[in-house]
Amino acid sequence: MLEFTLDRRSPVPLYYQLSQQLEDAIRTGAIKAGERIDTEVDISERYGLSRPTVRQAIQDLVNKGLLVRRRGVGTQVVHNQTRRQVELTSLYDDLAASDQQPTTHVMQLRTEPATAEVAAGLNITEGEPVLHFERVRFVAGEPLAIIRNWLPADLINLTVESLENTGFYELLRRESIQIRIANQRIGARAATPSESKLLGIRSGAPVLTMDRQSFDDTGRAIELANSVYRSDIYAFETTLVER
Amino acid sequence: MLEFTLDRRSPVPLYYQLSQQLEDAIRTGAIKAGERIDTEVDISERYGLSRPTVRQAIQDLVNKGLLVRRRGVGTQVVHNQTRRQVELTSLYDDLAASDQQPTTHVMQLRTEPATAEVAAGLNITEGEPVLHFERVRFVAGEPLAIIRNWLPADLINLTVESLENTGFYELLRRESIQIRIANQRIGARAATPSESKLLGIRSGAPVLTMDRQSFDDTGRAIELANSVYRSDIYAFETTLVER
DNA sequence: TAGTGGTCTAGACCACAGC
DNA sequence: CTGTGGTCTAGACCACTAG
Repeated sequence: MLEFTLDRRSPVPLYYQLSQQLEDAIRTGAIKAGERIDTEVDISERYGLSRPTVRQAIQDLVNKGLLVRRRGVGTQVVHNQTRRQVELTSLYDDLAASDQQPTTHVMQLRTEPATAEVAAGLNITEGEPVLHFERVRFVAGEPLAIIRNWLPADLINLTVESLENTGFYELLRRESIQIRIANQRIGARAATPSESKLLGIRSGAPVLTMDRQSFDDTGRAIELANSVYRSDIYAFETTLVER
Repeated sequence: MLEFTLDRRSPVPLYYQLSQQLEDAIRTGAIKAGERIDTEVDISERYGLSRPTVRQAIQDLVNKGLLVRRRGVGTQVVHNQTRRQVELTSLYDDLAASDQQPTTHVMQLRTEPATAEVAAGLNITEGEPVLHFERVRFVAGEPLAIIRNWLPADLINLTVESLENTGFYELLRRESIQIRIANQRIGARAATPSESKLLGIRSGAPVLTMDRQSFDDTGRAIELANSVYRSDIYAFETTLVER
C-alpha cells in the first residue's frame, strides 16, 4: 500500500501517528477513492504493532467518514462524491477557493452585567459581570458574518488587537482552555436593519443564525455565541456517519 | 452505582449491552448529571469483563457527548445544561412538547429522467430514470417542511400510501438499505411563492434549506434530498464533541 | 502516594463475504 | 474454504490528578 513512519519514542500515541498518516494519504489522493487499504493484520505485522492499536487508528477514520469497513471484504476509502459534493453555489466556491485569509473587525469589547438570558446560558447569576464582544468577519473582502460572544468575566483577558490578529479559539487554546462539548442551533430569520448594514445586504434579507453554547471537560460553561451569516454566500456543511 | 444485566448468550455484543444500559440510566436520570460513574476497573471486575470491553462501552457514550472522562479523576455524566440548552423559542418548545405524531402529505411521486444536477448527485448519467417524490410534513397541524427526494429508479418500490404511513427511512430499512454516510448542507434563502403557499408563510419569508446526499456502505448513492423548513418554527440542533 | 484514565500487547474465537 | 473485520480476554506500563 504505502509506507508509514512510526516513532516509538514520540509522546504521540502510535495509533494517532498511524491515523494521521493514513488520513493524509487519503486526502492527498495517495490512496484513491474506492481503493482497499491493507488489512488490520497486515499492517500490524508489518509495523510490529498489535491489532487493537491498528484497529483504533482505522476506527478513527471510519468515524470521520473517510473509510468504510465491511466484514469479510475489507476496508475501503469512501468514494469521492461521498466526501464533498452537495452542490456548490459559484459564490461559495469562489470564497472557499480564494486563498485570502479571513479578517476580523472588532466592533465592541467590554465587560457588562449578564442579562437573564446570558446568565442562564453561562450558568451564572443575573447581573454578574461577563465579557462581551462583537466581531464582523470578512472573507475575500466581503463581510460574511457578525459574531457576538459572552464569556465569564474571569476566564480570559482579551484585547481588540489580539482578537483581530489571532482568533478567539486560538486565544483560548493558548490559555489551555479546551472546549469539549458544544450545543449548536442553526436557524434562519430576516436580517435586522443594523445587521443588514454591517453585512452589506438589504434589510429583511434572509440570514443564517447559529447559537452555540460551549463547555469544557468539567462541564463549566466557557462561551455563549450568537452569530449571523449572510445566506447568499455561506452555508453549513456537515458529514454524518451512521453506526 | 447501579446494576446491569448482561446476557452472554445474546448475539448483542457485551459492550453494546453495557453502553445501552448506561445510556438509559443517564437519560432517565438514574445517574444524575455531574455524578461520577464507577471506574473501568470496578465495572470490569464486577461483571467479569475485560477492561477494553468496558472501555469500549464508555467510549461510545463519550463520543455521544453524554460522558466526560478525565485522567486521574474519573468519568462523569455531563452537566444538564450541556445536554440541552441553547435557548428555545416558545413555538419550537410547543412543537417538541406536542405529542402529536408528525403527518405527511405526498404531493408527487413519479419516475422521471434525471436532470444534469440530479444525475451528478446520484452518480448516474443524465436522462436515466430516477424516482422523484415531494412531501409536505406537518407537525401539530402546522406545515413544517417541504421535502423533495430523488432516488435511483431501481432501488425501491414506493407508493403514496406507504410514504404517508411509514416514513421514507423506515421503508429503506425494511428493504435492508442502510445509509452509512450523508453529506448535508444547511443554508437559508427567501421562500418562493409556491413554497410560501404550501408552508403557510408570506412570500419571501426566510426559510431554512437542507440539501443531503446519502450513501451506503459500498459508496453507492442512495438518495438526494432537498428540503425547505419554516424558520419561524424550526431549527437544526447538533451537539459537537471535540477530540 | 494512590487511584484514575490512556495506551499497548499477544493472543483467541466468531460471523460474514466471496470463491 | 479462506480471509476479512467484530468481539473479547488478561494482562502491562504510563501520565495525570488529587490528597
